[in-house]
Amino acid sequence: MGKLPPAGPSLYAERVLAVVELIPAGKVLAYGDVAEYLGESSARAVGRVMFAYGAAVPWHRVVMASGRPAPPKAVEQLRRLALDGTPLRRSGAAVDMARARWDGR
DNA sequence: GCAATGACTGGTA
DNA sequence: TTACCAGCCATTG
Repeated sequence: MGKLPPAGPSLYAERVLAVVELIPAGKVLAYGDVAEYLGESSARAVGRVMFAYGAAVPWHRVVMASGRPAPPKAVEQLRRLALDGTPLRRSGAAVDMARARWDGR
């Protein structure tokens, strides 16, 4: 239906949140990957959206390109990733991007 | 319309 | 391995 855009999050934010919701358990995506998936190329903009509306989506499945979780929620995020069965590195402080990176399929 | 902000990224040391 | 720098872009005041 031709509904108007929501009052809260902007169109850009909604697209980012939509992609994050598509990430299956046990898989993760980097901020830059989310942007690329949308045809955009600004990881910072994605990070800003997560800071503002991340609470509405499985934000714990979005990590930095290095596989390390976001600073403010690193502990909480790492714990949720482990519960999802996400392959972590031996250090246990980061995600094994080589295996956990979602290919979008 | 401008300047500041932020959960980023890649390169260099 | 960690630490710092400059570039990047959407959102906000």
